[in-house]
Amino acid sequence: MTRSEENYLKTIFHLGGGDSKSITTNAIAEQMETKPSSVTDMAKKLSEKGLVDYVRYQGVSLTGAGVKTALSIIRKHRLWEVFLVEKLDFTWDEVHEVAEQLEHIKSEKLIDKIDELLEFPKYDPHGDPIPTKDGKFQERDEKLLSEMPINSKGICVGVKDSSVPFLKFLDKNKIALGNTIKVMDKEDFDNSLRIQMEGKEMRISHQIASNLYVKKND
Amino acid sequence: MTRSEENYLKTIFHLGGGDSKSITTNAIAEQMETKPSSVTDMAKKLSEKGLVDYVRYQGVSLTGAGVKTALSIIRKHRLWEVFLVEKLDFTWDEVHEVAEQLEHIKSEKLIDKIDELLEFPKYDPHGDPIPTKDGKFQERDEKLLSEMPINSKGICVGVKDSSVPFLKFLDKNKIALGNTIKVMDKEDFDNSLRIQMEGKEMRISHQIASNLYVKKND
DNA sequence: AATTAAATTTAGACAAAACTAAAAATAGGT
DNA sequence: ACCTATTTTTAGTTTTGTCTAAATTTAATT
Repeated sequence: MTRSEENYLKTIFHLGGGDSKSITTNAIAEQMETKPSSVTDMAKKLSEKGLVDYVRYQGVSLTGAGVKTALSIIRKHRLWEVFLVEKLDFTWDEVHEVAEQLEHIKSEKLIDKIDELLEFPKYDPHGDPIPTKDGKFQERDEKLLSEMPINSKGICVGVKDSSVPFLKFLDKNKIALGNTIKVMDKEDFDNSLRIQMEGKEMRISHQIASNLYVKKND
Repeated sequence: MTRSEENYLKTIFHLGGGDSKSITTNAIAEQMETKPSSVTDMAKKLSEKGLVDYVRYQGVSLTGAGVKTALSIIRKHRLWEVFLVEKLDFTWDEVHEVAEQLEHIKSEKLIDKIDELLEFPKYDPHGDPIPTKDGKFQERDEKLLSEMPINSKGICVGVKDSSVPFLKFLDKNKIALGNTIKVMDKEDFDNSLRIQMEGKEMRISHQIASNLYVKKND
C-alpha cells in the first residue's frame, strides 16, 4: 500500500463508494485536487489489486478488501485526531492536516496502543465515529440542527463541515460539542433559528444550523 | 525536503560528516543499502540546495544548514522513541522502525508538544542524546565499559550497538540503562570482564563490553 | 436516430528516486 | 612515472505518480 493508494481508497470511501455505489473519476479528481486522467490510472492499479471494482466510463466502487483498507486508514486518522486534542492540546481546527500524515504510519501495534492510551474513544474531535479494529462503525442517531422541530432538545454531537473557518466560527461563538441545545423558534424569512445553547439564547443562521449534528433527547 | 533527502542528511551526519569531514559515496551507499550511483545523484541534488558540500570523487560533508536539518530529524526520531517507550509501552528493541517513519512527520507544533508531554527528555531509550530545538547536543562524559579500569564504578547509560539482537540479549541478561556497574576483573586471555551489576556478579564478553556506555562515578 | 456537449480514457511526457552497466578518475605499489 | 585495482561518476532505464492534449465514449437533446 503506497500513500497515494491509501489516499484514493479513503476518498472513494468518503464519496460513498463503500456501499458498492459507483463513484466517477471526475468526482474523485475534484475531491483530491488532481486530474481525471490520473484517477483513471490509479483506478486501474487499485482494480488490479482487487481493492476496487472498476468499469471503464462507469466509475469505481470499493470491494470488500477496499472497504476494509479504507476503514483502517480512517480509523487511524480519527484516532490520531483524538490523540492530538486530548494529549497534546491541539485545537479541533488544527488536527486534520497533521492526521493526514500520521494516518499513513505503518504499525499495527502503534495504533492499537494509541487507541488504548485514549481509552478506546468512539468519536473524533469533530464527532465523526471511529471504526473499530474489525471495521465496524459506531453509528449514532443524530440529525442536523436545521431539521430539528421547534421545542425539541438535544446535544450537539458533531459537525458536517469541518473546515477551519467553520470550526473557528463555532469556537468564537462558544458552540462546542457536548453542549445542550433547545430549538426555540424558526424564522420563515431566512430559515434562521433562535436557540438556547447551555441555557443562553442565541440566533443561528441556516448555514450554520445545517452543518451541526444534534442528538435528539425527546 | 523529501523523505529521501532527509534520510541522506541523517546518514551523512551519523557517518561523521557533520564536522565538515568528507564522507565517501560508497560509505553512504553501504549504510543506506543502496548503490553508490544513487548516492551521487542525491549528492548533486543536496549540493544544489546548499545542504552539503560536494566535490566530485571526494565525497560530501554537511553545510551549516545541512547539520541543522539533520539534527532536527534526529531530534524527532529520538523524541518519538522516548514517546513509544514511555507512553505506549514499546520495548527499546521495537522503537527504531516506527520512529524511522514518525521522524518525517512535518509539524513543528507536533514535535514540540511531544517534547513537552515527555517533559523534555535529554536521552533516548538507547542512551543517545536528544538535540535541543536549537540544535545543541547534550554530550555526556561516558566511556565504553571495555575501557573502564579495574575497580572503577559507574552507571550504564547507553548502547553503542542498538540492533534488535543485542538489545534482546541485554534484556535477557537483565542489563539495563541506569544499572550500577563495578568492574571487578579483566581476563587477559579473551578480554572478558568480571563485573558487579546492581550488586550481582556476572561475566561479560569483550563484544558486549565494547558496546555498552558507562558514566564513570570515581 | 443523429448531433453535440460533457465526461472519461488513451497516449505520450515528465520528475523523483532508484538501478545497471560502462566510462572515468583516484590512489597505491612498484 | 606508470600500471592497476578500486572508487566514483555518467549515461541510459525503470517505477510511481502525475500531467497535457488528443481521442473516445456516454448521455442529453432535438
